[in-house]
Amino acid sequence: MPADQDDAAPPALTREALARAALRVLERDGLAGLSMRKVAAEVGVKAASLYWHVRDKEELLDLLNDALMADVEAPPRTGDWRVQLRAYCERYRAHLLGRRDAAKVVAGRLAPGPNLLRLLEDQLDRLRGAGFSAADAAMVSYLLGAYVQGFVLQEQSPMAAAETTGTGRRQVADDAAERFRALPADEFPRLVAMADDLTGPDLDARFAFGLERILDGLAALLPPGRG
Amino acid sequence: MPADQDDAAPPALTREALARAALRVLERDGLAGLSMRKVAAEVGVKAASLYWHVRDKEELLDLLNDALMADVEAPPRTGDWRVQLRAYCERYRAHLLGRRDAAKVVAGRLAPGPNLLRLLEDQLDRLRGAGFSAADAAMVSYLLGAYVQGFVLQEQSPMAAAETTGTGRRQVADDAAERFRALPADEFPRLVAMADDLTGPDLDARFAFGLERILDGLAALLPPGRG
DNA sequence: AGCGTGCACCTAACAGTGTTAGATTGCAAA
DNA sequence: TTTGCAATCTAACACTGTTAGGTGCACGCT
Repeated sequence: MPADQDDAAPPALTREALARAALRVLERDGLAGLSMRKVAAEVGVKAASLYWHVRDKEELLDLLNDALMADVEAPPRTGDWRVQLRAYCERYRAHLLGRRDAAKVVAGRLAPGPNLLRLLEDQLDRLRGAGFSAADAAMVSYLLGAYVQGFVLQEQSPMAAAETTGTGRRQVADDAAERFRALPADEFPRLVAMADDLTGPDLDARFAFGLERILDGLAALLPPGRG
Repeated sequence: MPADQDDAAPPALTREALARAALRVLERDGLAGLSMRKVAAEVGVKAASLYWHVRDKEELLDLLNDALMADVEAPPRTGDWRVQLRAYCERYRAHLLGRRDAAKVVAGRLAPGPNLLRLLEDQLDRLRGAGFSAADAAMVSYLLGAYVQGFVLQEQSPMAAAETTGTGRRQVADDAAERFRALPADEFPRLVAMADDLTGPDLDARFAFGLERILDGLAALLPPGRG
């Protein structure tokens, strides 16, 4: 009995396998190119069969959403709350930026899968440990989530568009600055004057700026001495 | 010669008219139901004709994006920077919430149209007037934009979904709390313990909390006495 | 052994999508 | 009147999500 090696074991087409397949298609063809037929082909099956495992494409996207969160690793539990929270946000951003169209998939899809729940649990635990009240900790989590997702959503789309046209990200910023400068100066004096400020600092710095402001605001919540 | 009153003047099908038509379709059928053919029908034309005025559906969505920003009114120029900035964000959020699927349309679509530029100009002017440096003012604008868009994106989608199924928003929150409480308490102790904190406060309060934290953080940027 | 039950897949089709090519209209200038 | 261009049309292509109904196959029961 020769051990079959090509299709060693028909891998049992679970919802998880389906999610992983969707993830591969997403990475290859982007969100716009992610179709039921392609995901089906990725698992070696015809499109209609997916509807046995999944009610909708929407439900598949929920699965994909959780698969996207599978391998975010929480930052080390060292340092004060501020360095931990900062690391959390930076990792989350880096993770989203690393997967194609991740921000668009995550955007407005709340249905938290197990992976996201695991992350949330850990984050809330640290916030409570840092001295935030239960009510505050919950709100802080939402605040940070909204900021990071909102920010990445804005930075990821144009970058993807620019990369398909071969334009570098330095070029994109320069073009944007040029566009601001070209505006009618009597109607938009500040925009033309601040063209460089609006487009100059790279996205990492922009993200860090907002994050530090938020962290400053959070520090004011804690009894003095804890922050 | 009786003055025609039904189609008084064939309104010349400009890109602006097209954007307004798209806006009507969006309000009626949502973003998923917004197709080239429907927008074409809305202006009394066949689908292919749209491509004379617009390269892509993407470009139409850019137009729609700006049309969405047409009638946001800037808050009164009274009070200190903090009340003005708060009013700005609250109005922006209310405006997005008021138009169906607005957050999804705006999400990740940076291409700023004239209406958004006008808003930006005004906002930057106020920030500069409040004492923020040019560099800081630009960053602050991005920060607030990311937060508001990120937040509305998360609150609008499920609300829309809930309203199509007839569920009230109170019901949605209760269901969410129930789902948190039902989690395995050994794996997610904080989530089950904080179920009420996570789902309880209404979205207005949640939004206001994050906004106040951000404003607190911004105040630290100004020389003492200005904030 | 035979039988049924139901899981997991299939084919075929439907209505609708964005988009393009090429033909057609109507009006304005030469 | 003819030329030309702006704006629309028809027809089609390839593709989308989704459903209905059929097919094989492995299992438990008698």
